[in-house]
Amino acid sequence: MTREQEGNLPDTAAEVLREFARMSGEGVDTANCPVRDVLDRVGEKWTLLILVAMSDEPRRFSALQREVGDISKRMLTQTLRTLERDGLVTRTVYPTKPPSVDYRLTGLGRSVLTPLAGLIGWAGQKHDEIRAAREAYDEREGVAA
Amino acid sequence: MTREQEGNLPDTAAEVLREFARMSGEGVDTANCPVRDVLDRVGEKWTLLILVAMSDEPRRFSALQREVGDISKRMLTQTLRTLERDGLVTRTVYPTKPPSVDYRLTGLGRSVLTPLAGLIGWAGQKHDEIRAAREAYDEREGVAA
DNA sequence: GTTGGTGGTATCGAAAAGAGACCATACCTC
DNA sequence: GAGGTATGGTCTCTTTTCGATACCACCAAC
Repeated sequence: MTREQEGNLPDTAAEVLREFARMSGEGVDTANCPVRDVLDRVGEKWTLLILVAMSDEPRRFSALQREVGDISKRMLTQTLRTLERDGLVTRTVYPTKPPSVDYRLTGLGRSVLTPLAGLIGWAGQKHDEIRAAREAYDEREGVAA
Repeated sequence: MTREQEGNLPDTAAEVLREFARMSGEGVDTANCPVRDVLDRVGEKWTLLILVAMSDEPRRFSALQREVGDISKRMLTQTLRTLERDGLVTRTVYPTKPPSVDYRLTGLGRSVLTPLAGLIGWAGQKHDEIRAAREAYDEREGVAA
């Protein structure tokens, strides 16, 4: 049974997972597991939204804030700094009268869009199923009395 | 320039991103954007680790805790409940003398492993580049005096 | 009888996120 | 020249979340 289920995965995916599980299993902590380190960053709530917002062309600070919608300046600044530090985006300041700043993806930043799109596609395909599961669970476990 | 950079992405990826950006741009808030909703869950720090830990075969509570390593029982319980509610894992209780519980992926849960593996693969490939970027940034911006 | 393992929950302090005020600048309007 | 707008942030305060730990009931082995 389990074997067949595993068989659903593309070979490359299964291999990546095995490799990753092997590394994780060897008592490697977060500091020593670069994959976890990187994934924690990418998974940080706003990162994905910001990367996607910049995906087609450079954006200014305020444009990003408008586009993402419900992010605070504080978190936007913080996330952008992290992305810049990790080499995924570059920040450019133009010394105009009110200084303007734009953020754009680097090659590294662009390269993450492909796996990200895979995840976004999955979410888009499955969200109905997930919402149905949630409703069923809430009914079973009883939100109500 | 920008066109060429976009050209690096596979067509399907670019399409998914455009579609997502379009949705996000239309003043849709989190509640109305199921993709964001789903991605927030999957991105939740421990989710990915737990899913991968279960990827090959069912795991018991304590096995998961050992395998993930530095997760607390509290967070493990919480994350597992969420995954169960979202229909990604099932929880089975065996009424043995000390009751044992196992968690296993559903079909839906297994289906997310493929995009997840894409991201993990990316992280594995790029972490050297990212760490180099961080060091360069810290030197530029000066952690030291 | 005390220790260990099962799968958790309850509690509490620390860390992180969100909301919003504030800032320096300079432009435009009246 | 007072007021409003916009730029890209920072600073502070409050709320939420997280992590560590203690504890529970159960039973088995020692």
